[in-house]
Amino acid sequence: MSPNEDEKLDPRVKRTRQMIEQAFMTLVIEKGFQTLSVQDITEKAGINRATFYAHFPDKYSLLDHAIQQSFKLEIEKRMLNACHFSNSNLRALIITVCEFVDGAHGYCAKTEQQFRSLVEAQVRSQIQGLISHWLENMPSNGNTPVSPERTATAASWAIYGLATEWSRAKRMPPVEQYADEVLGLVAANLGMSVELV
Amino acid sequence: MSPNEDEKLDPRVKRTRQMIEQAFMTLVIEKGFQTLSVQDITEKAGINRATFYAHFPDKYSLLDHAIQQSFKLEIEKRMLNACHFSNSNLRALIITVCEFVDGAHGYCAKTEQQFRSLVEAQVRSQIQGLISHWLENMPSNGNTPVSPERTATAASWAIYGLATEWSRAKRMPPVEQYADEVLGLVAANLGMSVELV
DNA sequence: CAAATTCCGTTGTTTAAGCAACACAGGAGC
DNA sequence: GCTCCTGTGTTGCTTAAACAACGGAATTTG
Repeated sequence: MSPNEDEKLDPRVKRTRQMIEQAFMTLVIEKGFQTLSVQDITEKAGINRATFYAHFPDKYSLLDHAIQQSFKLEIEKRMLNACHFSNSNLRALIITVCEFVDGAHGYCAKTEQQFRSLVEAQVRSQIQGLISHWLENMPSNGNTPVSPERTATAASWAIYGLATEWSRAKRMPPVEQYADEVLGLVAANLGMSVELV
Repeated sequence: MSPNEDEKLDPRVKRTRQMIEQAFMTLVIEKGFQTLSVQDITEKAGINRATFYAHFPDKYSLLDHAIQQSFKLEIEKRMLNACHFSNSNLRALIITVCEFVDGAHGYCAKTEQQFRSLVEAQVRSQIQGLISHWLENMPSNGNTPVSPERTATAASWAIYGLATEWSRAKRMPPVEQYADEVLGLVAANLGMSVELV
């Protein structure tokens, strides 16, 4: 359905991007994001510094891209992008976000606010897109008191917020249980525009 | 001392060669050498077929190069290239050759005669070079009835032949013991031009 | 046998990556 | 203050890799 982003692109650019991303991931874990220089990345990746700037405006943009990619990968791995709406898919989405946010916060020092807000922006945007997609493909969405866009906005913020809280609470209770507990909340949110299944 | 072959070469060619070699190694193990096409290699390596020919005339040349590299690596790993002659170094060399030849023969089907003769040529050439190097750096080599070159030739053939026999005999006796048993033979060979230590 | 594939080795052209140099913006330390 | 140093973006030019296409050799297939 999508243009299959990595279809047939010049092998050189595919390689270069991969090497940059790979080096970046490794280095962020090793020494954190703030203290990281573009030189460090290109050196580790074995490419020229000028080449980096041909692909990304700066290291912040790279971070943004990396977060986007890895969350997208997580979603695809759990096949949530290919499904329609259902309570079990919503539950799976909540679990995914919880685990991803928690993992991301594990990577960065507490001080790295830039890191956290980029994660938030990217992840929320993708949740919103996903839920919008679900809502569009609903059988009956004529009698909606609230537009699907706003519903998706509210739900995405809610899910992200709940995931953050779960992470701050040291992952208690276990994800599955937590997801069950909050599922009603979010479903109710979505219930503004669709009938629950 | 040597010009340090991989010093600072264009990163692109270093990468390309690595990818070719890597893909080649994998594929030779997977499906043998004869049935392997240049297309297979470039496809696996993720490079263009024309690029392959910018680096190697054909797949035979690549095989030659691969054997050369991996044997050289083995020699360097055991630091035999940096040493002078001694009985223990000669013993280590014999063991190295035995293990390498046996490993190489394990890779290829018995029918792949081309493979075996390239291994033989490359390995023998390097043994000969190494022994020549050892002989040159001997204290007294004035009273030699035979030239160092010929001595090295004979010794290299002898060592390679002994290694082949050991491999054919299913690696019996254990390498170390076998090396001890034949050490005298080869040392005597070298004794034509130098005093034994 | 003839037609069809498949792989080979090579070519001309386009594009991405390498490289060296630049001006500039913060610190660090004297 | 000042210089020294390190990192940042950006530039023109060079070089390696991608790509598409070719004719020809060798093999397969009908």
